[in-house]
Amino acid sequence: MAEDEKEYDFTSIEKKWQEYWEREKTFLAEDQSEKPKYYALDMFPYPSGAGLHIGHPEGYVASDILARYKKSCGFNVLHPMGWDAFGLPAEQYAIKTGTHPSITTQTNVDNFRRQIKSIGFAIDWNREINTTNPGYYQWTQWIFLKLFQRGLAYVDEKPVWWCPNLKAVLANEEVVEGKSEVGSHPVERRNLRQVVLRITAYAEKLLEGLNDLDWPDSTKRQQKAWIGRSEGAEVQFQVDGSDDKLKVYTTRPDTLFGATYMVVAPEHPLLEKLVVEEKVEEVKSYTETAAKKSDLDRTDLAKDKSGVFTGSYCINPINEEKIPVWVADYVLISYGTGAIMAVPAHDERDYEFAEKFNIPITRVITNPKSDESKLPYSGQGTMVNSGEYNGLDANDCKVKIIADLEAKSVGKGAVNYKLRDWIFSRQRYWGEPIPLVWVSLEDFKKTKATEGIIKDSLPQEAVTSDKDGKTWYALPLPASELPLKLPEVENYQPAGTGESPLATITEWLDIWFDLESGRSISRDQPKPDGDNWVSATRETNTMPQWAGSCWYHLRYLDPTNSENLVDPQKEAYWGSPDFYIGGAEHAVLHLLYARFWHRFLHDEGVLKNPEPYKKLFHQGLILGEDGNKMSKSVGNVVSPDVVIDAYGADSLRLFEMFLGPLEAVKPWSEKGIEGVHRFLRKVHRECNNIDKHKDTEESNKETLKVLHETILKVTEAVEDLRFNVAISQMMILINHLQKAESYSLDTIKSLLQLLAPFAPHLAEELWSELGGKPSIVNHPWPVARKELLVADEITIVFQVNGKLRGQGQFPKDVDKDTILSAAKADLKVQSFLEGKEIVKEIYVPGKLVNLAVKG
RNA sequence: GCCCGAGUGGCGGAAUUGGUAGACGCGCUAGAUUUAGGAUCUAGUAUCUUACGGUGUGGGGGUUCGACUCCCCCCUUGGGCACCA
Repeated sequence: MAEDEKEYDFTSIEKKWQEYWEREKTFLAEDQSEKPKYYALDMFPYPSGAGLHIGHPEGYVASDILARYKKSCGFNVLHPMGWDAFGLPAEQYAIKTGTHPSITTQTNVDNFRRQIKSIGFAIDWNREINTTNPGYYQWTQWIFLKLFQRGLAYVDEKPVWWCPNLKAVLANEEVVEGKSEVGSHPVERRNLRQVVLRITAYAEKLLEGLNDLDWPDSTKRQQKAWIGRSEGAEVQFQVDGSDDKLKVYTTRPDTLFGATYMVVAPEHPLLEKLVVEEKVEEVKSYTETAAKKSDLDRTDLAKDKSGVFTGSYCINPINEEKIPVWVADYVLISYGTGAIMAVPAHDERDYEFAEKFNIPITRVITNPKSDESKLPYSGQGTMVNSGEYNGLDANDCKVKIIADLEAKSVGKGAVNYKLRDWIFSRQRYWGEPIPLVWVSLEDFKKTKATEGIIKDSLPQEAVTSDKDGKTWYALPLPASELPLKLPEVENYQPAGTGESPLATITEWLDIWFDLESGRSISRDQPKPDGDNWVSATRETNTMPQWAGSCWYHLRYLDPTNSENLVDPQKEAYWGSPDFYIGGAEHAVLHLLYARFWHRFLHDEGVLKNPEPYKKLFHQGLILGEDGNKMSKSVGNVVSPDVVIDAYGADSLRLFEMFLGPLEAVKPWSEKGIEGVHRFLRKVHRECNNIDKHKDTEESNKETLKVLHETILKVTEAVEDLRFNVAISQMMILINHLQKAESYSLDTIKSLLQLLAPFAPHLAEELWSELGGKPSIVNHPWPVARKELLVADEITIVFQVNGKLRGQGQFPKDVDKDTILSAAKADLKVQSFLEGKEIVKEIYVPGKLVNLAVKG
């Protein structure tokens, strides 16, 4: 290295500019502005104890590039950051060490913030949010109360993982291979009281809303499949010799004549009445076995059908035929009506079952094109063995049968969804308390008779729950009593009864509650005067981690508002994020739940927009250098801190984008980051090479062309999120400048502007060294002059039969005939034409000629 | 099993609507500079062939003057769903 050459001292450069941006408030977003807005949103992280890993910055860098680019383009940009900080790990750590989760969370947040700041993002830190702050979760609770008021929350027994040894409910991720993660104890499915949100009421809206979203197709498909809409019919079958009717759902009412048996799920309410006396024992043992099977077992045995004949028969409403009713666990109580008509000829599962148990198989549809003998056949075709419907097309038959069933009042067209209601409660400490209290029937009636905020906030239908042989009634807290804060506890262990640790804190749990105002005090205290004070018990469940992340994109718009979730004017200005980036693992849960809440708040008139995230992108996973997923146990984890120490934040940012397409899964490479680091050093060196800089306008035609090609390509690539291509193009430009004897100062300054979103610290430093006024993002983005990209001379390629045989230079306005004769005159081309006949001459203007020859 | 996505040099990857395959980076080879190393620079680098030329984008077929790109079948691989009636 030459003595006089300045070192690229990234450590001090990056520190300097991070301080500058903070001091000058460069990235503060204005709430009302004449400028158009641009809102770039990242899926906010869970601040784990492990700190940031190399995958986090990938998405953040992408959104940051857009944020900085848009700022240069004149937009009022919002790029915020926050913490999704409720969750299991902090609670587990608390159980182990007794450290309050808020302390653990604070430490982790501080570490995450430090790490994120060290990468130099254009974040407005004044808008930082944390889902565990009472000022935040107050509004999470507020939204819950709205849902409650509209009848979209209820309480029901739902199966959860229960570990008898730990006396605790376990989350799915705490169950590993059928054993508890902690201690490897056996676990079982057990029904426990849960608060449930009626997301199914929004199934249709959530499905339809997908059409308007600019999301990856695969994510839309996943949500669509998750909602699982199907159209068909509900048909009633009379139970033979009884007044009972068995209702089934089918998507193929056209195959009704082919129904040769029926199946009810083991949990079906009618089953007990259906079983004839001599079958009782057999059915009982079968349903008991089925109940013990976990979901996993049932899937493992997917191929092996089992079942028992109940001894009862039903009457097929279309042809009065008597068909047997079976019980089998391949029918699920949770879908449709929990009972099916089985058509073995046209359904694979029914076919398998019928084969195994020797049940007749009747074909009712033929396909003229396929093999008659091959069953089951689930396609379309012409009706046979179907009485008056014979000869009809199956699709027409479907419509006609539904109409006929409706006319006879034994069936109707119906729509079904796979989507289930959302279990919204956790038996945990570290989550938002659910702002409900439970009272007796008597006090509930009294509430309904007492004018006040509580009465006005009740749902039409009372939410009840049975406990200790008594029915309890849910009352909401009024908004004025929010936030309902988490109480301090001695011990973070679950209560042991399947309830959360909150159930053990009697001074918090047991309260006097004012039916009129919703105020409460602990039952430790004497009962206040007044008839409206009643004895009540708080809900002990807390909300799932999803709750806080369902609406956080709104809170960034107005993070400290204590009167409103978000000021309507601010919501109107910022609208929904223009860009949302995060991992594909959230394709259904978070992204569906957030859509549900957002749509609900829109229906309530709280929000202007129905959908939360109009444009969504998933960054691909970054693998370890060995091509495996990064994991502590494999030892291939790369820490951003280490990379920043060795190469600087700019190199880290640049390399994460240079690795490959943003959406692709791609391995990390130590050598690769050296490559982009070398590129930055080259830029640094060229900027310091002031002897090469000229104060005049760029006059070198070739340099002008490369520069404007670069401006054009980088701009297009940034808009299309093809950041790897943008970086390649900047490399081409710097390589060109390096070889040039001299170039205009403006040329290299333009390059710095293009580079600024990617490597902001270095760009700011060199920009100011070259006399530019900071910050570089406040200078308008360069505009490509396309007229410079048209060369005076063009190269035309000569092909014979599509193979490259030569080329020639021509003036840009050359005509076809000149090129054709030049091509034919080319010696090499001639050698391939010899003795052959030209059958076709193709000319692609500006590109090539192709001579098709024969013989 | 079903539904998507992806297969291009030694490696990561380029190649808007079908039109010069391998940009850019890594690695490697040789050279320059240097006491040496590092750093930097120059040249080369798909493959077979001494050359002419041939072959090449997972495999096989097809459409076309022309296919990484479009169509059909298959293989590999990543992801999602999983008895949904």
